Amino acid sequence: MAGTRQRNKDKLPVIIDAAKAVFARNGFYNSQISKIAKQAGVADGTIYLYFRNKEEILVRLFEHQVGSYILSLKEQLKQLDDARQRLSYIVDQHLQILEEDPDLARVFQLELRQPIAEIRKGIAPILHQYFQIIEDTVCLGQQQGYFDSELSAKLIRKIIFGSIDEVATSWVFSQKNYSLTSQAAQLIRVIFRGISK
Amino acid sequence: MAGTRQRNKDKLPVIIDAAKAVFARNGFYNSQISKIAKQAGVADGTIYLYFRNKEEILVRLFEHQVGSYILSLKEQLKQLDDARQRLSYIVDQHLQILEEDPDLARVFQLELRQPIAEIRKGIAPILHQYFQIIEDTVCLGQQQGYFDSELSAKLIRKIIFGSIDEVATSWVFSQKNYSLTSQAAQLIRVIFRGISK
Amino acid sequence: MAGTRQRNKDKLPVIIDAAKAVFARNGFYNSQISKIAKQAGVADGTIYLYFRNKEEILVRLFEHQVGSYILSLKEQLKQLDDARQRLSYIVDQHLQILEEDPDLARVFQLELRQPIAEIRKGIAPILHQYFQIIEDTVCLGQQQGYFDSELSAKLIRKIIFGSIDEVATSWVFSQKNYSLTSQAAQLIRVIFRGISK
Amino acid sequence: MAGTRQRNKDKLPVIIDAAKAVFARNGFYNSQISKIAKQAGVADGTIYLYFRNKEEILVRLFEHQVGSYILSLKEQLKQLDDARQRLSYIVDQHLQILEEDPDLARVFQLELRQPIAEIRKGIAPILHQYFQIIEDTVCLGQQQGYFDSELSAKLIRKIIFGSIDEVATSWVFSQKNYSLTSQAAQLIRVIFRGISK
DNA sequence: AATGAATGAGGATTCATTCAT
DNA sequence: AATGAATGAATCCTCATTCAT
Repeated sequence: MAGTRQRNKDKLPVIIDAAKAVFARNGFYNSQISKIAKQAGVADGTIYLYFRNKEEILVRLFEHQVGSYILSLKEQLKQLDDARQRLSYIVDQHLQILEEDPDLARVFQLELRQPIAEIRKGIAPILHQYFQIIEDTVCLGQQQGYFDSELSAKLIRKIIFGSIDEVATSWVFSQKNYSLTSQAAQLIRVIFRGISK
Repeated sequence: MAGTRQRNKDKLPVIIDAAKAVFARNGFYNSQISKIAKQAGVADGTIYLYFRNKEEILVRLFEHQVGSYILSLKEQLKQLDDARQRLSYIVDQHLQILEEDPDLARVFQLELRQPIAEIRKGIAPILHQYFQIIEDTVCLGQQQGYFDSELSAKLIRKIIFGSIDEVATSWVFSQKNYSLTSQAAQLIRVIFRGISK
Repeated sequence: MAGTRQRNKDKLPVIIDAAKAVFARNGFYNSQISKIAKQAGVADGTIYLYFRNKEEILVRLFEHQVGSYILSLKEQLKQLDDARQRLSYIVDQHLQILEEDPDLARVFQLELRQPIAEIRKGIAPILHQYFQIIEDTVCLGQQQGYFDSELSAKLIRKIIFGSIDEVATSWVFSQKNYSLTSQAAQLIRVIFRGISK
Repeated sequence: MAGTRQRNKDKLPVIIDAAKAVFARNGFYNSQISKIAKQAGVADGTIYLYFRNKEEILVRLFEHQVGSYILSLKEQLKQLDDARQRLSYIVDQHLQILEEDPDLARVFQLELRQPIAEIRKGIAPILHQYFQIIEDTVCLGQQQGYFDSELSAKLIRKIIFGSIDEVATSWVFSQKNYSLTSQAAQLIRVIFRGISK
């Protein structure tokens, strides 16, 4: 009804979704702009109406997905008073999101690790927001007397994020013949024991 | 004595060292073969007498460093009976090696994460040897009654490696105005608590 | 009127003509893509919008010239009933085309003889069409009772084509201080005598 | 008895034979010096004690084979008084030599056609000796009253050589499921008819 | 004479990006 | 806004050749 062409603002998410699929399938370096454009059903040049360059697609894909996730995460965490519940929720959701979207998992765990300054810098702000949420939760837990106050919240964040990240990466490399979220319970147990008073 | 041409044999380590420095300074993609050759004091073509292609340099650099490290690590671990001491030693050494060689740290924590199949596959065997050492140590600790036997050794390995790795990566990204090894004690403490009975 | 960028469509013949001139002047191996592009007034990369690789330029140059020649040749031959007239026309035209376009002659007689599989295979279909025309004409002449039916048409074709080809190649190597077509009459006389009843 | 190494002067023919085999198997451009050296059982550098460069190998291979053939050919021709017998012998032998040595045939009919000035110029003197033999024979035939004196001996030579050459090349390209020499009789018949009075 | 490790020039090709339409 | 033909920079790798041994 709306005509054969998409209306214009609709193209941004279309391109981002296309990029996610193409990056997941071919890797960043082997994902030519022309492939992404074809997958999105637009012309090569159209990509550049929405993105400055190829790196920005990866960065904005990250922002798009993680940015909105962080908003909803913050909302959810507000509902929970206990820092232990909050942390548990964070770990659970992190793994669940990746498990639900294998393309996203592949892009986040592998392709986003490009040692390209522009990409590293681009995702840093959002990533640090996420880090901050974890650190804040840890601090809350320390204030609530659940977590050991002698431990640096920043170090704990690294441990938590590093653990989740490695579990997720292993899963991406595996044949995915096991559930990622099934690892959440044990992972949380170890973390809690590790940082509790 | 010194002819215009270097004598053969000892070019391999020279090239590997040169590659480490150049990769650390410029990143893998911006490290042209000609740059590495110049740094090593050899001709471009000479590189290809020792390596099939650019990717192999990175892989062999990893093998070279980690391979020999694993050998000495195994020797050292034999000296220690207590799995807790062993694990402690592993974490300590891991961080120490990276701290002592910032170029190596940069290459390992950033450049080696290339989502290039050839590189991923190339480093996998050595990396898995290292993983195995950690898992074996964990299992030993479980047998010795120190670590919780209900936890999967593989999961624990992921937590341990993931934590170390994230701590190291953060350090590389930082201005390195703090000591990496100084984090070892707290890190080990958290891990031990997390996995103890 | 003329923008800075050429409009599309008519670049193919421009590139083919440029390639013919550059190949004739420098030989295939010494004709870098950049030379051809410069001669054609396009960018290096533009060549690859029209050709898969350098070899294909040579093949398509052959197809382009010979393909259309074969079409017109077939038309002309239809006008002639007598196989002797036809054969005479074939020889005449063959030499005339080369003489009229020395660049083409050089490319056909020398550069196209590259012992490169891709080139050999690429020109084979067209070349065999030409061979077929000669053989058909010979057969017709045998049916018309002009040519000796005991001789293999295929062998006669080899003799005819081989003779023309050698005459042409000699001319290309020479200073071209004699007319190529001037040899046609004697050549045809020898051939006719050779294959007549 | 003579030791494991060949005595020195023996290496020239060994290298030439190796080159012939390697060129025939891989083509000139894909026949790296190292391949030829390996096939000959010598070091790469040794090749350059006998040949100035790669092109010269091809040229000297030609000289080696054709030079000695021309000597023996001249001897044989002296035995024959009749120009027709002589010409017949030339054609026969030409085809026979190629049929007996498929590697040689491949190198002569394909690889030697390199449009490389150094090669073209290198083989020219020997090739022209051969051409001269044919032309001399034709002239003799004209003097003996067998061949039409109104035809240019040079043109006849081109027809004769071109025909043989095309027959030979076709055979090399074919699966060689037919005898090359079996074509000699018909070929000679056509030629004789073509140039007779 | 023989070796073979070392040299280094050279170029086809890709693909992110532009811009006339 | 959308197109997609055109651009052209940028580099890995090969391999003929050299020369210290």
